[in-house]
Amino acid sequence: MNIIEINKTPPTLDNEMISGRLSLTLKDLSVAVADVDGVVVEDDVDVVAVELADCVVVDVAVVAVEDAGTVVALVGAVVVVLVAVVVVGTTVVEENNKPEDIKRLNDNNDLKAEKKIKIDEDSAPAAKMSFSVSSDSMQFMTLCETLEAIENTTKRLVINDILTNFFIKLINESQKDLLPSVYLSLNQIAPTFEGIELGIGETVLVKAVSAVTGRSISAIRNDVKELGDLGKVAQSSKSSQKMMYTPKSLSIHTVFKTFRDIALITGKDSVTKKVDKIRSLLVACQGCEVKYLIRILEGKLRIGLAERSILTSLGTAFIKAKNPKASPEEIDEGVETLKSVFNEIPSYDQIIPALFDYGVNKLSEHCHMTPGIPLKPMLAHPTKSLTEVLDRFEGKPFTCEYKYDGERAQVHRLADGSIKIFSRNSEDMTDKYPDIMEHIPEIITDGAQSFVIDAEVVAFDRLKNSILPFQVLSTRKRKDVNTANIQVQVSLYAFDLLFLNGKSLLTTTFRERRDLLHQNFRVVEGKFAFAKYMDAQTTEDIQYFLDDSVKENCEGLMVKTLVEESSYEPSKRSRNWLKVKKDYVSGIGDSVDLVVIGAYHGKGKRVGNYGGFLLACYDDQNEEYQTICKIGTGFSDSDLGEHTTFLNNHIIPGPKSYYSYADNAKPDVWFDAVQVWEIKAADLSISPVYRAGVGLVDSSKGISLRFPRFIRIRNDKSPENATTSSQIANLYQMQAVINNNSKNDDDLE
DNA sequence: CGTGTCTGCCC
DNA sequence: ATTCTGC
DNA sequence: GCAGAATGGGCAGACACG
Repeated sequence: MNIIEINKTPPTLDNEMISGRLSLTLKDLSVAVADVDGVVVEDDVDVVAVELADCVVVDVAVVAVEDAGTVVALVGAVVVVLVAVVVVGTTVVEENNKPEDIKRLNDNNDLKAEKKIKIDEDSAPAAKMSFSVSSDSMQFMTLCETLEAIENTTKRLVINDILTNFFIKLINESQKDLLPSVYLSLNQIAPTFEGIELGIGETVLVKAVSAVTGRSISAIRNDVKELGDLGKVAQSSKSSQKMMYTPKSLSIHTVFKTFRDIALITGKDSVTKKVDKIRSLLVACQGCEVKYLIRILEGKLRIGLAERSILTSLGTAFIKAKNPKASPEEIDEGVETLKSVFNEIPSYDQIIPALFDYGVNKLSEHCHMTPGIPLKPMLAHPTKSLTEVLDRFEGKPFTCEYKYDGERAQVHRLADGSIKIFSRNSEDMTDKYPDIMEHIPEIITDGAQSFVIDAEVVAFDRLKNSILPFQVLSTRKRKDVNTANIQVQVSLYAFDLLFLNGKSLLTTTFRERRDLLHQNFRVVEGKFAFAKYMDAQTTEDIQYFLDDSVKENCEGLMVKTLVEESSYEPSKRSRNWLKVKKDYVSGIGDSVDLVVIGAYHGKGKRVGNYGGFLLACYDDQNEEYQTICKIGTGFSDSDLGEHTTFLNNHIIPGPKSYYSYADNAKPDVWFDAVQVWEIKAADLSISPVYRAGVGLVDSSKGISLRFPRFIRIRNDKSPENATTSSQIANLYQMQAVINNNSKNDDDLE
């Protein structure tokens, strides 16, 4: 038996483990396979086959080989180790997998029970590659095993323990891997405000998985429908291949660095280049690494772990690493410190080095709110009624503000006078709003130097002096915006002041912050205003104010305490504000009755059920069903199961002739029009893809719903009695009329 | 160079 | 964005 | 009630493709 042994400078991914690449023709590969066959395979293996697509680009590692002359002969002095393309026997994954195949893969990911597979890591000499792995960076597998352990529980305390132990291990053994590990666990590669993006989505990942496994894109797509997770699909596809040798294990550092490299790739052929990078990682992945690599790239780990848990574990780990006997109180305090610091500076790039240097307890001395770095914005809790609001705020003094329908903006002015503007999710929007930057000198009074204000950017019609809908704002350019040529003008509606002249105001009361805001800024029509507010107490007053807010094109109200628990500290209670949306008051707040005509296979926790549905209204003029929106929220888990069971009895092979839909908005499965659902939505919009009321409001575009959610089944209604296209068109026009009326009101006042 | 698809990010 | 669910 | 994970419409920007 020949044993391929890799020795001497084993290729490492750190210096590009994939050290070269050869284009091999099909013929070359047959030769290679034949030769490999001779080397590795004995009588216990049926076939060695190669999955290939016409000409295959083979990732190669340059190695030295003992006693493998035939292989050496193949390409002369350079020996090709076929990593990804050589698969064994009947495990070659066929195109157009039969369901049984999928089931088999599902039932037994590693295929050890598969009778015909004789080569595995225990029995195949070639798989026992013995090169020493000496790397400074911790193995990616260690991270993946941690993620796997977390995925196997739903208990948050257990999750916290597992992650804490992993972080402690890193702190003790491999400090430089902590930051990359935190990023990988979060599916991030940099702080959001740095604007570095992978530019990788499901489509590209499917391509990469296809390239590595040799399976067709449609086969992979079909498996995703069944397994509900591309990571799982990739893992089961890949585990059915047996590699000629075990590739050098991936390090956390390598994976993270490759991700950053991917993010930097732009321009022509960038997608291909990105796929290549992902492929080289996938080739080196083993076991569950495949699943998590894919999921991290997808941005959905789906293991019950996100930012808050990571912060908890990170804080706990640093405290325990220093003092293993720390009391629960000490740990709690440290975790609170870390969370609060993180909310002021949401940048692990800054916090993790500071944790190493100063520890948790002194962290806030070194990391604190800084103009130029976005802080996490306060969010609001949705409430269903004004009584609910009064219940929550009881006797505390509170205030109501208009909730403007625009884009959240945190406007920073640094000590040097420069301006930065951040989005709700801490993206840097400075380049999108050069006009706001120019307005700053006009809107500040003499006292304001450095500051951070919290505000809403709203599209504004300067001729009519009125607010424009969100859909108008969304058409605004985002890059290379030139002040001289702005199509969508905006006005800023400020509602909070978080920092002023070198001083943080986070812990002061809202009443004080609001006073300071009004003292230091001034209204300039069409450019800057304060969010309209009323310090009301009675339900009646609030009801009137809510009605007014809607008449003036707002979404409803924000309700905030003025004194007690009114500090701006998202860490303590991330949703200490309340919002009351107009849905409960007017407009489309009443719901709409729509027909289910299609569905989409669920992913993640919805696997096995439909995860979303395609809805239509009824056009009684043309006697057809016109698509209006998809729906994916509002149903309980049991609702979903019942919908799936019921609708599976009404599947049709293709759309009815009387279904009107766009080609790029087709469901996975079509249904007969048999059931009507009550759907609630916030607004109606002109849609590029949906067909409801086409020709009634816009000659070529239909109407859709904003924020649709399922309310209940309407068994009392037949599909022909669903909401009609003309009713939808009327609702749209009423919405527009309300807007116009409010403008007139303003003009009259 | 125009159109379609994909992605990320607003809500 | 909205909504549901285990802890 | 938190934290997480399902899912919605629709836009600009970046590429791919013909």
